[in-house]
Amino acid sequence: MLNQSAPMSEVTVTEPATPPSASLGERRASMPSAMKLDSFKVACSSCNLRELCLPVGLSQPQLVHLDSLVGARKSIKRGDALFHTGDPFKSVYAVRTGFFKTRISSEDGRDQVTGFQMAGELLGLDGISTDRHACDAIALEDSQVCVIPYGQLEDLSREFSDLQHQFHKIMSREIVRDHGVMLLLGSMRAEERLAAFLLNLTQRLHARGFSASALVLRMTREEIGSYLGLKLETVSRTFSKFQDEGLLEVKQRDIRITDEAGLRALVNSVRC
Amino acid sequence: MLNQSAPMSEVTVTEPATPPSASLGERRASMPSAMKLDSFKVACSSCNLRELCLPVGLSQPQLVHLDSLVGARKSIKRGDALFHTGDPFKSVYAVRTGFFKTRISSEDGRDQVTGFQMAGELLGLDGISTDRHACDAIALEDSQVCVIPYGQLEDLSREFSDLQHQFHKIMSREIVRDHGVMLLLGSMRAEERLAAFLLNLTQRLHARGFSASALVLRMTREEIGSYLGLKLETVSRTFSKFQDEGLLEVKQRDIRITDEAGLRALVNSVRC
DNA sequence: CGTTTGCTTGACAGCATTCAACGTTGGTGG
DNA sequence: CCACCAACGTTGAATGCTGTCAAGCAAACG
Repeated sequence: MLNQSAPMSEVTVTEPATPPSASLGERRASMPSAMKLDSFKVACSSCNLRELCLPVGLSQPQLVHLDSLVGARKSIKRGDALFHTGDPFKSVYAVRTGFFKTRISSEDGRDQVTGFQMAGELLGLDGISTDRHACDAIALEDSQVCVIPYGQLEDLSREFSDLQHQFHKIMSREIVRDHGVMLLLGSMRAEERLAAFLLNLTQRLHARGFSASALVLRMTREEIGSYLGLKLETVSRTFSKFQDEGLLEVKQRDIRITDEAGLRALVNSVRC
Repeated sequence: MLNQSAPMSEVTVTEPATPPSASLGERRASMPSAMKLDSFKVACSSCNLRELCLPVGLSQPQLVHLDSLVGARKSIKRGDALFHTGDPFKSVYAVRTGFFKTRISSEDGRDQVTGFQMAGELLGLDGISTDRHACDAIALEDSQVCVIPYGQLEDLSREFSDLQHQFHKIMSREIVRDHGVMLLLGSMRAEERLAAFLLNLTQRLHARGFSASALVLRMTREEIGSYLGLKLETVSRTFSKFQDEGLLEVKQRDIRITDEAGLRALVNSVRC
């Protein structure tokens, strides 16, 4: 029910798994400055994320067409925005490396984190609705995205029904994910929310070849709290409680799950 | 921010407005039994909802093609389901008359209302993700929907880019709406939630030619509470409070907004 | 007309928030 | 290299909003 953006299937990338303590993003010394458009392109057909990203299910010949569509990569530095609310919508983006959050703001300044995106997940679908982006997308670490011009994606979708269908599935999956978050926000208590959040994160990391039991949080307690509809103090307290109960080992942003079954039981428990 | 499924533009249907006290659904004495497929088809090109529904922005020739796609109407009796979680996904549905809720359920029996749908709005988009419906759609009054076979919609979308784009916009709009609900559930207090809910409902009803200040709720306090992440008692108390403060006149499900500005101020107020 | 379902209201309890203080970490500049 | 600062995280105590439980009332339905 709370399965989020990650594909449901247990896909594992062919690339050797990096230990979870390592960054999800590349940490090259020569990282280009924020928002710079890298001159080189990366072919979807040879991308190790192709089983997690837009190309899922496409045949080799179709992939070649997709290669022509996907523009250059773009690098975004930690803390910078890939796009802001109100920006003209031109492209959707596939996270290649790194980690993002999306958030919306109400007029009175409250804001709400609406999602966290990792490698292979798409950003910017909200912009189709009004031709302007409806949220901010902020990099939580130095990241790279593939730029997918939306007009060209529509054009190619009309030629290849497999691509069309895959794109529709991705949008539909986002809707289903959002409904799961509504269930979480509407009916779960703090412990259940945090447990569901951690299980979702590890599941998605596991699908990308990382450990299912250890992770490094890329976001602050406040960002977790915003996503889960809790205050940062409540998030912190709940982490401590989980640690006291032997479910987790928490050392700042390093989390090790020591009792996954216990966490899972929390999520499924009836409100007592 | 909380604008929901309704189109942003202030569209008014050409049909004369029915008083809000009248049912949103037809109450024909000879209403066919639940789920019966009516034999006659209704052309989108002559439907008075065409400015609120899938056909938005399509030219007359394109509309004729859409007519060939949209199957017969289907009637659903109050309390019956248009589809259930797990049902094979074959079609999306456009509400022609009546009123629906969608809900998801967690394993432990808690459920969450994820939306209310009225005339012109689409149902079933969640099913594209896994080829099975991911929620239940329940009619809150006797209703009729237009059946839109999804495979044919994809086919036609590849022929007509306007239709393709409109369909994408509708999916994107649902994503944006869901994010607005997350903001509501994650950061608003009971009064703010109910005020936002009422304003959203009246806005959508107004776009359909109904009064912006009077409405008849089609759902119970419990369903409102589920959607807003509140218990039914809290919903009831908040209605009473609004009445005491002169914002509303509440008589069971008949609501009259007597101070819209006051309601609006509530939504935009900072948590004090 | 009786039964069921939905709505309202009161009293009380509990969970999350608020406010506050303190500890930790990482980056910057002297 | 170290000190300092800012951002982040932890924890305690008290408040309050919403949930829970219960009773009574109103409306809808057969």
